[in-house]
Amino acid sequence: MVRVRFAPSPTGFLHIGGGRTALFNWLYAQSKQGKFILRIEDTDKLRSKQEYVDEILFSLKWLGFNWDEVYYQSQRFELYREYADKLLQQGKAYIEKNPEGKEAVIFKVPQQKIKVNDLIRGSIEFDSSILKDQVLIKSDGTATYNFACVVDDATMNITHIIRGDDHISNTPKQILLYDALGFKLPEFAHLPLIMGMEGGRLSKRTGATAISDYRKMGYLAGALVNYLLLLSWSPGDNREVIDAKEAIKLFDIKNVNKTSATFDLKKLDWMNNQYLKKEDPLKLTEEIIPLLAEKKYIDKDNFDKDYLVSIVHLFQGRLTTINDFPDWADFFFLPEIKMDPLAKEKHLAKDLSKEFALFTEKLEGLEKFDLVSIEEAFRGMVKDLGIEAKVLIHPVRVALTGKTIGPGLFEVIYYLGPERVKERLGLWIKKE
RNA sequence: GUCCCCAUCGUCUAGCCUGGUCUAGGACAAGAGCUUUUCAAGCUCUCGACACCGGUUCAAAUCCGGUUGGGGACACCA
Repeated sequence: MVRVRFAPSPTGFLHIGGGRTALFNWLYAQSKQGKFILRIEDTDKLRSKQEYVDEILFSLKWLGFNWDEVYYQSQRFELYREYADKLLQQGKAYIEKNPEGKEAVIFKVPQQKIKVNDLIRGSIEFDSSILKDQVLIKSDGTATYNFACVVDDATMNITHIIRGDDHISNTPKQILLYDALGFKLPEFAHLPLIMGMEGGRLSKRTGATAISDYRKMGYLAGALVNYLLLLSWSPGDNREVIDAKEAIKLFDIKNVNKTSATFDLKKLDWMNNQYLKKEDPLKLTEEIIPLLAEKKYIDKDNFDKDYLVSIVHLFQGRLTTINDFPDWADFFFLPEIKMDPLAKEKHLAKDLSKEFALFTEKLEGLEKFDLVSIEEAFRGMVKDLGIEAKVLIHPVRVALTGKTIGPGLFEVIYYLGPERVKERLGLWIKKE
Protein backbone atom coordinates (compact mmCIF):
# COMPACT_ATOMS: atom_id res chain seq x y z
CA MET A 1 0.00 0.00 0.00
CA VAL A 2 1.42 3.31 -1.11
CA ARG A 3 1.45 5.99 1.57
CA VAL A 4 2.69 9.48 0.78
CA ARG A 5 2.63 12.62 2.82
CA PHE A 6 2.63 16.36 2.46
CA ALA A 7 4.32 18.01 5.41
CA PRO A 8 3.96 21.79 5.51
CA SER A 9 5.19 23.85 8.41
CA PRO A 10 2.68 26.46 9.54
CA THR A 11 5.07 29.36 9.57
CA GLY A 12 3.39 31.00 6.59
CA PHE A 13 0.65 30.60 4.01
CA LEU A 14 0.56 27.67 1.64
CA HIS A 15 3.03 28.56 -1.05
CA ILE A 16 2.77 27.89 -4.78
CA GLY A 17 5.71 25.51 -4.39
CA GLY A 18 4.05 23.78 -1.46
CA GLY A 19 0.83 23.49 -3.40
CA ARG A 20 2.72 21.85 -6.25
CA THR A 21 4.42 19.39 -3.87
CA ALA A 22 1.03 18.57 -2.40
CA LEU A 23 -0.34 18.09 -5.92
CA PHE A 24 2.29 15.55 -6.93
CA ASN A 25 1.94 13.64 -3.67
CA TRP A 26 -1.82 13.61 -3.98
CA LEU A 27 -1.61 12.59 -7.65
CA TYR A 28 0.80 9.78 -6.87
CA ALA A 29 -1.42 8.47 -4.08
CA GLN A 30 -4.48 8.59 -6.33
CA SER A 31 -2.73 6.91 -9.22
CA LYS A 32 -1.57 4.08 -6.95
CA GLN A 33 -4.78 3.92 -4.94
CA GLY A 34 -2.74 4.77 -1.89
CA LYS A 35 -3.15 7.15 1.01
CA PHE A 36 -2.36 10.84 1.11
CA ILE A 37 -1.30 11.91 4.57
CA LEU A 38 -1.05 15.42 5.88
CA ARG A 39 1.48 16.20 8.57
CA ILE A 40 1.70 19.62 10.14
CA GLU A 41 5.32 20.25 11.07
CA ASP A 42 4.83 22.64 13.92
CA THR A 43 7.85 21.87 16.05
CA ASP A 44 9.06 25.45 15.86
CA LYS A 45 6.99 26.87 18.70
CA LEU A 46 7.96 30.44 18.01
CA ARG A 47 7.12 30.65 14.34
CA SER A 48 4.20 28.25 14.05
CA LYS A 49 0.77 29.86 14.15
CA GLN A 50 -2.74 28.44 14.22
CA GLU A 51 -3.95 30.92 11.58
CA TYR A 52 -1.40 29.47 9.17
CA VAL A 53 -2.58 25.93 9.92
CA ASP A 54 -6.13 27.02 9.15
CA GLU A 55 -5.08 28.75 5.97
CA ILE A 56 -3.05 25.77 4.75
CA LEU A 57 -5.91 23.36 5.34
CA PHE A 58 -8.32 25.72 3.61
CA SER A 59 -6.10 26.16 0.57
CA LEU A 60 -5.47 22.44 0.27
CA LYS A 61 -9.20 21.78 0.26
CA TRP A 62 -9.77 24.55 -2.21
CA LEU A 63 -7.27 22.93 -4.58
CA GLY A 64 -9.14 19.69 -4.14
CA PHE A 65 -6.49 17.68 -2.32
CA ASN A 66 -8.29 15.81 0.40
CA TRP A 67 -6.16 13.94 2.88
CA ASP A 68 -6.80 10.57 4.46
CA GLU A 69 -5.03 11.20 7.76
CA VAL A 70 -3.65 14.26 9.50
CA TYR A 71 -0.98 14.51 12.21
CA TYR A 72 0.61 17.31 14.19
CA GLN A 73 4.24 17.00 15.19
CA SER A 74 3.65 19.12 18.25
CA GLN A 75 1.63 16.22 19.66
CA ARG A 76 4.38 13.68 19.10
CA PHE A 77 7.26 15.05 21.14
CA GLU A 78 7.38 12.00 23.45
CA LEU A 79 7.79 9.69 20.51
CA TYR A 80 10.83 11.59 19.27
CA ARG A 81 12.27 11.55 22.79
CA GLU A 82 11.76 7.80 22.94
CA TYR A 83 13.69 7.17 19.75
CA ALA A 84 16.41 9.59 20.81
CA ASP A 85 16.83 7.62 24.04
CA LYS A 86 17.13 4.46 22.04
CA LEU A 87 20.01 5.92 20.03
CA LEU A 88 21.57 7.15 23.25
CA GLN A 89 21.41 3.66 24.77
CA GLN A 90 22.96 2.16 21.66
CA GLY A 91 25.77 4.67 21.79
CA LYS A 92 24.80 6.11 18.41
CA ALA A 93 24.08 9.49 19.95
CA TYR A 94 25.46 11.53 22.80
CA ILE A 95 24.45 14.32 25.10
CA GLU A 96 25.90 17.78 24.88
CA LYS A 97 25.37 20.61 27.35
CA ASN A 98 24.94 24.15 26.16
CA PRO A 99 26.38 27.13 28.10
CA GLU A 100 23.24 27.35 30.25
CA GLY A 101 23.60 23.72 31.18
CA LYS A 102 20.66 22.48 29.14
CA GLU A 103 21.04 19.14 27.40
CA ALA A 104 20.70 18.35 23.71
CA VAL A 105 20.91 14.96 22.04
CA ILE A 106 23.40 14.77 19.18
CA PHE A 107 23.67 12.06 16.55
CA LYS A 108 27.12 10.68 15.91
CA VAL A 109 27.44 10.66 12.11
CA PRO A 110 29.15 7.47 10.93
CA GLN A 111 31.71 7.76 8.13
CA GLN A 112 30.37 6.16 4.99
CA LYS A 113 29.19 6.66 1.45
CA ILE A 114 25.48 7.13 1.00
CA LYS A 115 23.68 6.28 -2.20
CA VAL A 116 20.16 7.41 -2.92
CA ASN A 117 18.14 6.07 -5.79
CA ASP A 118 15.87 8.97 -6.59
CA LEU A 119 12.75 8.08 -8.59
CA ILE A 120 13.09 11.25 -10.65
CA ARG A 121 16.85 11.83 -10.75
CA GLY A 122 18.34 8.40 -10.57
CA SER A 123 21.37 7.69 -8.43
CA ILE A 124 22.82 10.42 -6.21
CA GLU A 125 25.89 9.84 -4.04
CA PHE A 126 27.10 11.57 -0.91
CA ASP A 127 29.98 11.12 1.46
CA SER A 128 29.01 11.51 5.09
CA SER A 129 32.37 13.06 5.90
CA ILE A 130 30.91 16.40 4.79
CA LEU A 131 28.30 16.08 7.53
CA LYS A 132 28.66 17.39 11.04
CA ASP A 133 27.14 15.46 13.93
CA GLN A 134 23.42 16.21 13.85
CA VAL A 135 21.29 17.62 16.63
CA LEU A 136 18.33 15.31 17.28
CA ILE A 137 16.71 16.88 20.30
CA LYS A 138 17.28 20.58 20.88
CA SER A 139 18.08 21.88 24.35
CA ASP A 140 14.48 23.08 24.68
CA GLY A 141 13.40 19.45 24.43
CA THR A 142 11.87 19.65 20.93
CA ALA A 143 13.02 17.49 18.03
CA THR A 144 14.86 18.89 15.05
CA TYR A 145 13.33 18.75 11.59
CA ASN A 146 15.40 15.89 10.19
CA PHE A 147 14.88 13.70 13.24
CA ALA A 148 11.15 14.27 13.63
CA CYS A 149 10.78 13.80 9.90
CA VAL A 150 12.47 10.39 9.91
CA VAL A 151 10.67 9.12 13.01
CA ASP A 152 7.35 10.25 11.59
CA ASP A 153 7.84 8.99 8.06
CA ALA A 154 8.93 5.61 9.43
CA THR A 155 6.23 5.24 12.08
CA MET A 156 3.57 6.50 9.70
CA ASN A 157 4.71 3.89 7.21
CA ILE A 158 5.36 6.40 4.48
CA THR A 159 6.48 4.46 1.41
CA HIS A 160 7.38 7.33 -0.93
CA ILE A 161 8.80 10.68 0.00
CA ILE A 162 7.98 13.18 -2.72
CA ARG A 163 9.28 16.65 -1.91
CA GLY A 164 11.13 19.64 -3.29
CA ASP A 165 14.61 19.65 -4.64
CA ASP A 166 15.76 21.75 -1.72
CA HIS A 167 15.55 18.64 0.46
CA ILE A 168 18.11 16.65 -1.52
CA SER A 169 20.83 17.59 0.91
CA ASN A 170 18.69 16.48 3.85
CA THR A 171 18.35 13.05 2.33
CA PRO A 172 21.76 11.61 3.34
CA LYS A 173 21.27 12.85 6.90
CA GLN A 174 17.91 11.16 7.04
CA ILE A 175 19.13 7.94 5.50
CA LEU A 176 21.76 7.67 8.19
CA LEU A 177 19.03 8.03 10.80
CA TYR A 178 16.86 5.37 9.13
CA ASP A 179 19.84 3.02 9.33
CA ALA A 180 20.67 3.89 12.93
CA LEU A 181 17.07 3.36 14.02
CA GLY A 182 16.71 0.16 12.04
CA PHE A 183 13.89 1.53 9.89
CA LYS A 184 13.18 0.40 6.39
CA LEU A 185 14.12 3.02 3.80
CA PRO A 186 11.30 4.63 1.77
CA GLU A 187 11.63 5.62 -1.87
CA PHE A 188 12.65 9.20 -2.57
CA ALA A 189 11.56 11.50 -5.37
CA HIS A 190 12.77 15.09 -5.53
CA LEU A 191 10.71 17.55 -7.51
CA PRO A 192 12.38 20.47 -9.27
CA LEU A 193 11.78 23.89 -7.76
CA ILE A 194 9.60 26.59 -9.23
CA MET A 195 11.47 29.75 -10.09
CA GLY A 196 10.41 33.35 -10.44
CA MET A 197 10.63 35.24 -13.72
CA GLU A 198 13.83 36.97 -12.65
CA GLY A 199 15.62 33.79 -11.70
CA GLY A 200 15.97 32.42 -8.24
CA ARG A 201 13.12 31.15 -6.19
CA LEU A 202 9.60 32.36 -6.63
CA SER A 203 9.42 35.23 -4.20
CA LYS A 204 7.06 38.00 -3.24
CA ARG A 205 9.07 40.42 -5.31
CA THR A 206 8.32 38.40 -8.43
CA GLY A 207 4.61 38.23 -7.74
CA ALA A 208 2.12 36.53 -5.51
CA THR A 209 3.43 33.38 -3.82
CA ALA A 210 0.53 32.15 -1.71
CA ILE A 211 -2.11 29.85 -3.15
CA SER A 212 -4.73 31.98 -1.46
CA ASP A 213 -3.48 35.05 -3.32
CA TYR A 214 -4.36 33.38 -6.59
CA ARG A 215 -7.79 32.50 -5.28
CA LYS A 216 -8.29 36.12 -4.31
CA MET A 217 -7.10 37.28 -7.72
CA GLY A 218 -9.91 35.30 -9.29
CA TYR A 219 -8.23 32.18 -10.60
CA LEU A 220 -10.15 28.92 -10.57
CA ALA A 221 -8.69 26.08 -8.52
CA GLY A 222 -8.88 23.70 -11.47
CA ALA A 223 -6.92 26.06 -13.70
CA LEU A 224 -4.23 26.63 -11.08
CA VAL A 225 -3.85 22.90 -10.51
CA ASN A 226 -3.66 22.29 -14.25
CA TYR A 227 -1.06 24.99 -14.66
CA LEU A 228 1.04 23.68 -11.75
CA LEU A 229 0.77 20.20 -13.20
CA LEU A 230 2.34 21.38 -16.46
CA LEU A 231 5.31 22.75 -14.57
CA SER A 232 7.62 19.72 -14.86
CA TRP A 233 5.15 17.20 -16.15
CA SER A 234 3.40 16.66 -19.47
CA PRO A 235 0.50 14.35 -20.31
CA GLY A 236 1.91 13.77 -23.79
CA ASP A 237 0.18 14.05 -27.17
CA ASN A 238 0.70 17.82 -27.06
CA ARG A 239 -2.04 18.11 -24.51
CA GLU A 240 -2.11 20.99 -22.10
CA VAL A 241 -5.60 21.26 -20.72
CA ILE A 242 -6.12 18.28 -18.50
CA ASP A 243 -7.96 18.13 -15.22
CA ALA A 244 -6.66 16.40 -12.12
CA LYS A 245 -9.02 13.48 -12.54
CA GLU A 246 -7.68 12.58 -15.92
CA ALA A 247 -4.11 13.32 -14.91
CA ILE A 248 -4.40 10.58 -12.29
CA LYS A 249 -4.75 8.05 -15.07
CA LEU A 250 -1.76 9.29 -17.03
CA PHE A 251 0.55 10.26 -14.21
CA ASP A 252 3.84 8.47 -13.73
CA ILE A 253 6.42 9.88 -11.35
CA LYS A 254 9.18 8.70 -13.68
CA ASN A 255 8.03 11.19 -16.28
CA VAL A 256 8.46 14.17 -14.01
CA ASN A 257 11.13 16.57 -15.30
CA LYS A 258 14.40 17.21 -13.57
CA THR A 259 14.61 20.84 -14.64
CA SER A 260 13.32 23.68 -12.55
CA ALA A 261 10.47 25.62 -14.11
CA THR A 262 9.72 29.32 -14.23
CA PHE A 263 6.30 30.44 -13.13
CA ASP A 264 4.63 32.34 -15.98
CA LEU A 265 1.55 34.30 -15.05
CA LYS A 266 0.61 34.86 -18.69
CA LYS A 267 0.18 31.18 -19.26
CA LEU A 268 -1.82 30.83 -16.06
CA ASP A 269 -4.07 33.59 -17.40
CA TRP A 270 -4.59 31.66 -20.59
CA MET A 271 -5.24 28.46 -18.66
CA ASN A 272 -7.76 30.20 -16.45
CA ASN A 273 -9.61 31.44 -19.52
CA GLN A 274 -9.71 27.88 -20.86
CA TYR A 275 -11.36 26.73 -17.64
CA LEU A 276 -13.67 29.71 -17.51
CA LYS A 277 -14.93 28.86 -21.00
CA LYS A 278 -16.02 25.37 -20.10
CA GLU A 279 -17.11 26.01 -16.53
CA ASP A 280 -20.76 25.46 -15.73
CA PRO A 281 -22.37 28.95 -15.69
CA LEU A 282 -24.29 28.18 -12.53
CA LYS A 283 -21.17 27.14 -10.64
CA LEU A 284 -19.33 30.14 -11.94
CA THR A 285 -22.17 32.38 -10.84
CA GLU A 286 -21.91 31.01 -7.31
CA GLU A 287 -18.28 32.11 -7.23
CA ILE A 288 -19.07 35.50 -8.68
CA ILE A 289 -21.98 36.36 -6.38
CA PRO A 290 -19.74 37.39 -3.45
CA LEU A 291 -17.74 39.68 -5.73
CA LEU A 292 -20.87 41.45 -6.92
CA ALA A 293 -22.30 41.65 -3.43
CA GLU A 294 -19.10 43.21 -2.18
CA LYS A 295 -19.36 45.94 -4.79
CA LYS A 296 -23.04 46.31 -3.96
CA TYR A 297 -23.91 45.48 -7.58
CA ILE A 298 -26.46 43.01 -6.23
CA ASP A 299 -28.19 42.46 -2.92
CA LYS A 300 -27.02 38.96 -2.13
CA ASP A 301 -30.28 38.12 -0.34
CA ASN A 302 -32.50 39.38 -3.08
CA PHE A 303 -31.58 39.09 -6.74
CA ASP A 304 -32.65 37.24 -9.86
CA LYS A 305 -30.27 34.31 -10.04
CA ASP A 306 -31.39 32.96 -13.41
CA TYR A 307 -30.84 36.39 -14.90
CA LEU A 308 -27.38 36.58 -13.34
CA VAL A 309 -26.47 33.15 -14.70
CA SER A 310 -27.37 34.39 -18.18
CA ILE A 311 -25.18 37.46 -17.79
CA VAL A 312 -22.29 35.35 -16.50
CA HIS A 313 -22.71 33.03 -19.43
CA LEU A 314 -22.47 36.00 -21.78
CA PHE A 315 -19.07 36.97 -20.41
CA GLN A 316 -17.40 33.79 -19.24
CA GLY A 317 -15.59 33.00 -22.48
CA ARG A 318 -13.81 36.34 -22.52
CA LEU A 319 -12.80 36.63 -18.89
CA THR A 320 -9.26 36.12 -17.67
CA THR A 321 -10.17 35.90 -14.00
CA ILE A 322 -13.53 35.95 -12.27
CA ASN A 323 -12.47 39.23 -10.71
CA ASP A 324 -12.75 40.80 -14.16
CA PHE A 325 -16.46 40.19 -14.25
CA PRO A 326 -17.76 43.01 -12.03
CA ASP A 327 -15.85 45.61 -14.05
CA TRP A 328 -16.68 44.24 -17.46
CA ALA A 329 -20.33 43.69 -16.72
CA ASP A 330 -20.94 46.69 -14.48
CA PHE A 331 -23.45 48.23 -16.91
CA PHE A 332 -25.86 45.41 -16.18
CA PHE A 333 -25.93 46.35 -12.51
CA LEU A 334 -25.39 50.08 -12.26
CA PRO A 335 -28.36 52.42 -12.77
CA GLU A 336 -25.95 54.87 -14.34
CA ILE A 337 -23.18 53.48 -16.53
CA LYS A 338 -19.52 54.36 -16.22
CA MET A 339 -18.59 55.99 -19.50
CA ASP A 340 -15.11 55.38 -20.85
CA PRO A 341 -14.08 58.86 -22.07
CA LEU A 342 -12.03 57.47 -24.94
CA ALA A 343 -14.92 55.34 -26.12
CA LYS A 344 -17.18 58.33 -25.98
CA GLU A 345 -14.80 60.44 -27.99
CA LYS A 346 -14.37 57.76 -30.59
CA HIS A 347 -17.97 56.68 -31.15
CA LEU A 348 -20.31 59.30 -29.71
CA ALA A 349 -18.71 62.53 -30.79
CA LYS A 350 -21.01 62.76 -33.78
CA ASP A 351 -24.68 63.53 -33.29
CA LEU A 352 -26.66 60.32 -33.81
CA SER A 353 -30.00 61.59 -32.47
CA LYS A 354 -31.85 60.61 -35.62
CA GLU A 355 -30.46 57.07 -35.75
CA PHE A 356 -30.88 56.42 -32.02
CA ALA A 357 -34.43 57.75 -32.06
CA LEU A 358 -35.28 55.61 -35.03
CA PHE A 359 -33.81 52.50 -33.43
CA THR A 360 -35.68 53.19 -30.19
CA GLU A 361 -38.87 53.46 -32.19
CA LYS A 362 -38.15 50.18 -33.98
CA LEU A 363 -37.53 48.41 -30.71
CA GLU A 364 -40.76 49.76 -29.24
CA GLY A 365 -42.63 48.51 -32.23
CA LEU A 366 -41.34 44.96 -31.76
CA GLU A 367 -43.94 42.28 -31.15
CA LYS A 368 -41.44 40.15 -29.32
CA PHE A 369 -38.35 41.52 -27.63
CA ASP A 370 -36.05 38.62 -28.43
CA LEU A 371 -32.62 38.16 -29.94
CA VAL A 372 -33.80 37.44 -33.46
CA SER A 373 -36.28 40.31 -33.61
CA ILE A 374 -33.78 42.78 -32.20
CA GLU A 375 -31.19 41.83 -34.78
CA GLU A 376 -33.71 41.91 -37.61
CA ALA A 377 -34.93 45.34 -36.56
CA PHE A 378 -31.40 46.64 -36.43
CA ARG A 379 -30.28 45.11 -39.72
CA GLY A 380 -33.41 46.31 -41.48
CA MET A 381 -32.92 49.79 -40.18
CA VAL A 382 -29.30 50.20 -41.26
CA LYS A 383 -30.23 48.82 -44.66
CA ASP A 384 -32.99 51.44 -45.02
CA LEU A 385 -30.57 54.10 -43.86
CA GLY A 386 -28.05 52.86 -46.39
CA ILE A 387 -25.21 52.60 -43.87
CA GLU A 388 -22.92 49.83 -42.71
CA ALA A 389 -24.00 48.00 -39.57
CA LYS A 390 -20.77 48.71 -37.76
CA VAL A 391 -21.20 52.44 -38.16
CA LEU A 392 -24.08 52.22 -35.72
CA ILE A 393 -23.19 49.12 -33.73
CA HIS A 394 -20.23 50.71 -32.00
CA PRO A 395 -21.98 53.92 -30.94
CA VAL A 396 -24.96 51.96 -29.64
CA ARG A 397 -22.66 49.68 -27.67
CA VAL A 398 -20.86 52.60 -26.12
CA ALA A 399 -24.12 54.35 -25.28
CA LEU A 400 -25.46 51.22 -23.60
CA THR A 401 -22.33 49.93 -21.88
CA GLY A 402 -19.84 52.78 -21.73
CA LYS A 403 -17.27 50.44 -23.28
CA THR A 404 -15.94 49.52 -26.69
CA ILE A 405 -15.63 45.86 -25.82
CA GLY A 406 -18.01 43.28 -24.52
CA PRO A 407 -20.39 40.56 -25.64
CA GLY A 408 -22.33 40.77 -28.89
CA LEU A 409 -24.49 43.88 -29.10
CA PHE A 410 -27.81 42.13 -29.63
CA GLU A 411 -27.30 39.99 -26.57
CA VAL A 412 -26.48 43.10 -24.59
CA ILE A 413 -29.69 44.75 -25.77
CA TYR A 414 -31.74 41.66 -25.04
CA TYR A 415 -30.48 41.23 -21.50
CA LEU A 416 -30.53 44.94 -20.72
CA GLY A 417 -34.22 44.96 -21.58
CA PRO A 418 -36.30 47.55 -23.50
CA GLU A 419 -36.60 50.13 -20.70
CA ARG A 420 -32.92 50.48 -19.96
CA VAL A 421 -32.03 50.48 -23.65
CA LYS A 422 -34.51 53.27 -24.36
CA GLU A 423 -33.33 55.27 -21.40
CA ARG A 424 -29.63 54.98 -22.24
CA LEU A 425 -30.09 55.74 -25.93
CA GLY A 426 -32.35 58.62 -24.96
CA LEU A 427 -29.45 60.37 -23.26
CA TRP A 428 -27.87 60.85 -26.67
CA ILE A 429 -30.95 62.05 -28.49
CA LYS A 430 -31.04 65.82 -28.68
CA LYS A 431 -34.45 67.39 -28.21
CA GLU A 432 -35.45 69.77 -31.02
C1' G B 1 34.17 28.28 0.03
C1' U B 2 32.42 22.93 0.25
C1' C B 3 28.80 19.42 -1.37
C1' C B 4 24.66 18.32 -4.51
C1' C B 5 21.26 19.01 -8.67
C1' C B 6 20.12 20.84 -13.56
C1' A B 7 20.89 22.50 -18.95
C1' U B 8 15.84 22.00 -26.14
C1' C B 9 12.50 28.58 -28.77
C1' G B 10 11.76 34.70 -24.09
C1' U B 11 8.52 30.97 -20.92
C1' C B 12 6.21 25.78 -20.19
C1' U B 13 7.36 21.45 -22.75
C1' A B 14 7.60 16.78 -26.71
C1' G B 15 11.75 14.08 -28.40
C1' C B 16 16.67 11.72 -24.87
C1' C B 17 16.31 5.78 -21.47
C1' U B 18 15.99 1.91 -26.50
C1' G B 19 21.44 7.14 -31.56
C1' G B 20 19.23 7.49 -37.88
C1' U B 21 11.90 8.66 -38.88
C1' C B 22 14.32 15.96 -36.04
C1' U B 23 15.98 20.91 -42.24
C1' A B 24 13.57 19.46 -33.71
C1' G B 25 6.81 19.05 -32.73
C1' G B 26 3.07 21.60 -29.51
C1' A B 27 1.44 25.53 -26.04
C1' C B 28 1.96 30.59 -23.74
C1' A B 29 3.90 35.29 -24.93
C1' A B 30 5.24 38.65 -28.99
C1' G B 31 4.39 40.45 -34.15
C1' A B 32 1.17 40.49 -38.73
C1' G B 33 -3.47 39.59 -40.81
C1' C B 34 -8.62 37.81 -41.01
C1' U B 35 -13.41 37.86 -38.60
C1' U B 36 -18.61 43.29 -43.30
C1' U B 37 -20.29 43.29 -34.24
C1' U B 38 -16.13 45.27 -30.73
C1' C B 39 -12.08 42.19 -28.20
C1' A B 40 -9.09 41.08 -23.53
C1' A B 41 -12.79 35.98 -27.50
C1' G B 42 -12.07 32.97 -32.34
C1' C B 43 -9.20 31.71 -36.84
C1' U B 44 -4.62 32.03 -39.99
C1' C B 45 0.38 33.09 -40.53
C1' U B 46 5.32 34.82 -38.80
C1' C B 47 9.37 35.16 -35.37
C1' G B 48 12.01 31.81 -32.29
C1' A B 49 15.84 26.58 -29.28
C1' C B 50 19.19 21.36 -28.99
C1' A B 51 24.70 26.42 -23.89
C1' C B 52 29.93 25.48 -25.37
C1' C B 53 34.20 22.25 -26.37
C1' G B 54 35.96 17.50 -27.07
C1' G B 55 35.17 12.11 -27.43
C1' U B 56 32.47 7.46 -29.06
C1' U B 57 29.96 6.21 -33.78
C1' C B 58 28.92 5.36 -40.66
C1' A B 59 25.44 8.63 -37.87
C1' A B 60 24.50 12.46 -31.61
C1' A B 61 19.36 16.93 -29.25
C1' U B 62 19.82 11.76 -27.89
C1' C B 63 25.73 8.10 -25.16
C1' C B 64 30.59 9.69 -22.35
C1' G B 65 34.01 13.57 -20.39
C1' G B 66 35.05 18.56 -19.47
C1' U B 67 33.92 23.90 -19.53
C1' U B 68 30.45 27.57 -18.79
C1' G B 69 25.90 29.01 -16.93
C1' G B 70 21.70 28.48 -13.58
C1' G B 71 19.75 26.54 -9.05
C1' G B 72 19.81 24.31 -4.21
C1' A B 73 21.94 22.87 0.52
C1' C B 74 25.52 23.58 4.22
C1' A B 75 21.22 26.20 11.77
C1' C B 76 19.70 23.53 18.67
C1' C B 77 14.49 26.87 10.98
C1' A B 78 11.47 23.62 8.61
